[in-house]
Amino acid sequence: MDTAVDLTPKAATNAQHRHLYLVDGSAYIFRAYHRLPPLTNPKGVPVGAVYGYTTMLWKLAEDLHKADGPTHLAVILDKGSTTFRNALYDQYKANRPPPPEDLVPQFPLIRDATRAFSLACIEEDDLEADDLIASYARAATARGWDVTIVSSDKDLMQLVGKCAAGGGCVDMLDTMKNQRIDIPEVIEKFGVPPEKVGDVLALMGDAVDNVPGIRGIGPKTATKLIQEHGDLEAALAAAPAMKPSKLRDSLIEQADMARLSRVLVALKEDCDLPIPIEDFELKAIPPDPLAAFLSEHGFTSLLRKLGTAAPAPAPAPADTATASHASPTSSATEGASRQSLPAWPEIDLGSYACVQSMDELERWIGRAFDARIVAIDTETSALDSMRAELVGVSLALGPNDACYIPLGHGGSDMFAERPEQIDRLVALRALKPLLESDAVLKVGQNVKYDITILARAGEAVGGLAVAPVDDTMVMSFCLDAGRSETGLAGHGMDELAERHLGHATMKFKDLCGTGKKAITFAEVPLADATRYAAEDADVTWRLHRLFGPRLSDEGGTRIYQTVDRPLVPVVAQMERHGIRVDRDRLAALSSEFAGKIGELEAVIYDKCGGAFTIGSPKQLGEVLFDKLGYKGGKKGKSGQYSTDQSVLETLAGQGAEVATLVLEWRQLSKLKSTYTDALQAAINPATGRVHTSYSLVGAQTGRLSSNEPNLQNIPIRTEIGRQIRDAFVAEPGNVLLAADYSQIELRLAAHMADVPALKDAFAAGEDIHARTAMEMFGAVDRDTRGRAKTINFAILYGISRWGLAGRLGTSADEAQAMIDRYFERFPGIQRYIHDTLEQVRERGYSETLFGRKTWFPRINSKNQAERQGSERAAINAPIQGTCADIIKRAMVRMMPALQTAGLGHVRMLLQVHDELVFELPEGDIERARPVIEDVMARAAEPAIALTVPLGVEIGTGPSWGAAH
DNA sequence: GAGGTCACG
DNA sequence: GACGTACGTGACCTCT
Repeated sequence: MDTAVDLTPKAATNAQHRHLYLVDGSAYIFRAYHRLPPLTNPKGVPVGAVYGYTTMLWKLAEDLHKADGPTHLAVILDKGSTTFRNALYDQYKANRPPPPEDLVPQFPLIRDATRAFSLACIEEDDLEADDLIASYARAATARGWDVTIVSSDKDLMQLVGKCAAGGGCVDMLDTMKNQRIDIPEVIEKFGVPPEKVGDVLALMGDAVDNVPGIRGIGPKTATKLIQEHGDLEAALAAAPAMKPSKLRDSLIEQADMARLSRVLVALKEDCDLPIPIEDFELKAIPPDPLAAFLSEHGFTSLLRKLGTAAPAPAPAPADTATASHASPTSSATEGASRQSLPAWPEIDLGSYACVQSMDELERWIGRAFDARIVAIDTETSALDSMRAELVGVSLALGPNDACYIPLGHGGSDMFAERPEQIDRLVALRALKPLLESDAVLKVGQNVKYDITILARAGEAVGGLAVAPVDDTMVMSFCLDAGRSETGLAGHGMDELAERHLGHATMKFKDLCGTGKKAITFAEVPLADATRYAAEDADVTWRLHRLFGPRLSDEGGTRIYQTVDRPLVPVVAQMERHGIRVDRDRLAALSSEFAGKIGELEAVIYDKCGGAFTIGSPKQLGEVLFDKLGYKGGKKGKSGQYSTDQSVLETLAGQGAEVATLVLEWRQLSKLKSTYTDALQAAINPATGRVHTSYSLVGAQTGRLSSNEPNLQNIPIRTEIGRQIRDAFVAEPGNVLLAADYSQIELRLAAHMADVPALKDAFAAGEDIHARTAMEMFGAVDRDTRGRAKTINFAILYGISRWGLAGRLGTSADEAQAMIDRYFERFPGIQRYIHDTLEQVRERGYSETLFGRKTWFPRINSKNQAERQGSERAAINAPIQGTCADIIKRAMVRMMPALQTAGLGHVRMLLQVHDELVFELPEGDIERARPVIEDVMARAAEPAIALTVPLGVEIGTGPSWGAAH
């Protein structure tokens, strides 16, 4: 795309003059929010303040042409809510009300806007934007650069007019009033020059930041005192000599408060600078990301200014991309699979560099800073991110522009010859600023893995928190969940490369082999390792370039940017925390179960007239139905008898004792092999805890899934199984806290289908199944309530008369009558089912309240079973998926909310679909409980105003079992 | 690797 | 009249 507006810097050609603009982004949006109308973007997300911010950046970029315009520019944001100032004064900023609801979702968009302009964005923990601005201003003026602070914050006025020996000076620019602020303007406002502003502020205090100052002294008196006495200490010293008055007493009594305030308002000018100022150089602003951003948020006037009428700069030459989505029946999969390819060179495995010297590494790092987007991939010795060792890192900056940095090849054998490579810690120290820079986007395929590997490897260099990140796997999921006909994976690198790039990647197996002969990646020769690893980064880079525009074209940006993307580091942290399990307790259960299993086996063999493999359904079926001659044996299409729980229960009901024994044997075998044995083996030797791995793309509906081990299916429904939950314990002095959404899927169904009777019942806090029983049967007892519960679930899962009949033990006709009655009493449900299916048949996908799509390529299949299966899944997906969105939103907000409450040490450990499990000191339960409840109950807000309350139930105890 | 079974929400 | 009998998962076992 060509630019019509020239945003190319001209001042940069003047090599002598440097002028750094530091934009106080956080302060700006608060002002913009109050000053601008409440605009929303096409997805309904409020963007008024973002619009103001975007126009401001635009104006600044246009000022490039002016004599005192910027040659360098960076945006500085406030990051955390507590800073070193809270350590000085715990009440600091304590009065500040929470930001308005419709401003909250705009904060992350500020970063997106900044990135859309390809500008640097800085934020640091423990430091306020003001301190970073002060430090950068000092560093720049010391080199003779001029500095303009884009803000109107009065604290920053302390810096105005500061000039260094090198010749650079500081001024401010208030873009809203379009006013330059220099020394005269400061004197006009405060009556004192900039260097005395801190003294005035210390006396008058600040209600918003909760800087105490001295009670009864406002701006007028503060200014007068400083004008008369020169500075704060002089004014305090002069107090005893003043004529007796309230003012005199206050000055004497509250002198310490004033001194504390003086420290609080002082700016910290010696912060470490996360990115060197040279890196803020303004280059030509690439129009494509900017156009995509403007288009996504409906900023059409700016988009026109940019000089394009096209909706978005997708790599989509007219013939394919948009047309293929229209017809889900015939080509839903092809629609996702065959975008026309950008004019990139084919993947060339020979083009990649192997980085073996620091010089070369520094060059790649420098180029990555310039590029602002880098694809990364880590190679390791194993698949488990909590056990694997880092073996190498690959980077990609463009097509065929990729390298591999070997860091652990040659393995641990000290006698083996190790290939030449940079020392791991030296390399990590060099990579750290890049990987942590807010100005550089790191792109990974399943980047959660790389975050964890690098965080663990980076412990030796003072921590390594990779951010910000994009994840091509998660992006693919937000675009194409359910779209691949073949199956569950669907979003793996090899498949994505094949589908979107038409490229078959090198296979790990070919490098390392399988089975006993397999070697680890550390043993792969560098030449092969380079080809493999750099290819992965190259592919990731290319996929990212395809998926970004597709997300905005296809309406996936909202769910990706506001839910799944910010969730990635949150889940990575949960996995790293892990959870403690009591090994001795599990071992005791294992041997107890083993004993009972042995006894049961003996009795079963005795009753069956001989030994056989009880665990073999085939053998068991033959014994029960052929040898012992029990009735009711049904063979499936595999020609095998079914022996599942319902069959065995039926037999048991007919007096077959052996069926009861087999059921008991099955339960114990399951518990032992899947839980009590497996969980002991899953304890990580380094941490002593169990670390599951969550898949962010595992379930088509948007749910997480948990594996290795699966901690989302720990027993709870039976007493004997529950004992396993008791083995999940808190560290000494701590407790586990479990917070559950109660009946969330039914609540969401009531909202989404708009069912007044159900909504009223939830609003009144009634027992929902009892209410259903009353509506359906006119009476509530144990039997009708149970049946009502079954029917409620049947509705959520997409009902059929036969399925319901099977569950209720009635005839299909009776089941149908109940379904009819349900629809009659709750009329919204039938409409919801009808409308949902119609929409899915037409568009090919369902959608959650938050815009997450799930595709159903078989919804119009001629095969009835296939089609009906898709229909049931399509009815359920919006409900299950909205539930997933809500708990994910809660997870994203949870730690910031806890931190704000001074509970940053609370650890979020597990997610089980509608439940979150935390570990925290016993003494913090009562403070943490309301924060957790509030975040969860309000997780849909402000994007969606639910018409039912979200109920949250919280329990605590020494173990997970006890917390329920 | 497939099929059966069963643990969870 | 057959299809197969509730949505979404993952792990373990047996057998081919």
